[in-house]
Amino acid sequence: MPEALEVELYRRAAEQVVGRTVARVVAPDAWFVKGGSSPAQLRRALSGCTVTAARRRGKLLLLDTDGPVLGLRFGMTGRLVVDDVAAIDELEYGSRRDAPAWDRFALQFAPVGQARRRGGTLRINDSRRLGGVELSPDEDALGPDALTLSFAELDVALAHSAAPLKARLLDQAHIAGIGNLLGDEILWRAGLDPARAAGSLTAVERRRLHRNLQRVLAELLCRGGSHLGDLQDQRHRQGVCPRDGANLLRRTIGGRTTFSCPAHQL
DNA sequence: ATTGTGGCCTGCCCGC
DNA sequence: TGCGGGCAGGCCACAA
Repeated sequence: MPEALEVELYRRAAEQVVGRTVARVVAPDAWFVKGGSSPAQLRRALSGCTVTAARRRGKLLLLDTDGPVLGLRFGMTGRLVVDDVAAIDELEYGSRRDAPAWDRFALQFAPVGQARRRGGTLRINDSRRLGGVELSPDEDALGPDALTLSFAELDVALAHSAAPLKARLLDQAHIAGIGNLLGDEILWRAGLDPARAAGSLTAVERRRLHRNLQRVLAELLCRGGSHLGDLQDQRHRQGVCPRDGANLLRRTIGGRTTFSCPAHQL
């Protein structure tokens, strides 16, 4: 499912539309338009606007224009398709099909230049409709981005919290971008029990967490997805720890299915 | 404010 | 072969 890494790949794909002008906004699904706007309002606000940048904060993709900012969320099964090329071919838990009925939102761009070549499109194909688009989303409702999280920022995010460590890592208001799979991988590598109170970590443990968090994000971005971690293959009921062979623990923490190793995650 | 819970959405997979 | 139930989790509303 799209976590910060997938959305970063989406952002890179979206950079291809920087400089293009919106000719038509296709928003067939009112449910998919968030923030109290209607599809008609979205169309009016964006038609004729030129895209000036593609940014990302956590799992939120932001298209800057010479008009309003457009925010795109992908939920669990949303894929970004630019000029009919999917930015990621395979999504964990998502279908590999690109059914036209699942196109929930699209920008069609105006043709450029005298060659009259097609202006191209940017669209979200989302079977589950858990994503959405929003005009001028509140970016500051999100914490600092996980991919560039400093140690000081991690410190602030964890300090004085009684919530389970994993729940805090996944809390987008405190750290933006970590989802369930990345959370499990990071804590498994850092050797930290996801159920421990976030504020209970020693300075040494917080350092270790920060180091592993950075490494996991960098490595898995290179590998190409949140589902390509070393723990992933064992995230099932009979799974064993790839490091020491112990039977993995399967629990619900912070409302999410959580796998951890009772032998080395302390 | 913090923390936890339930519901939303729907394709897919398993067991019968 | 078809059917029903459970599962996946990002996000939001709501409760205490």
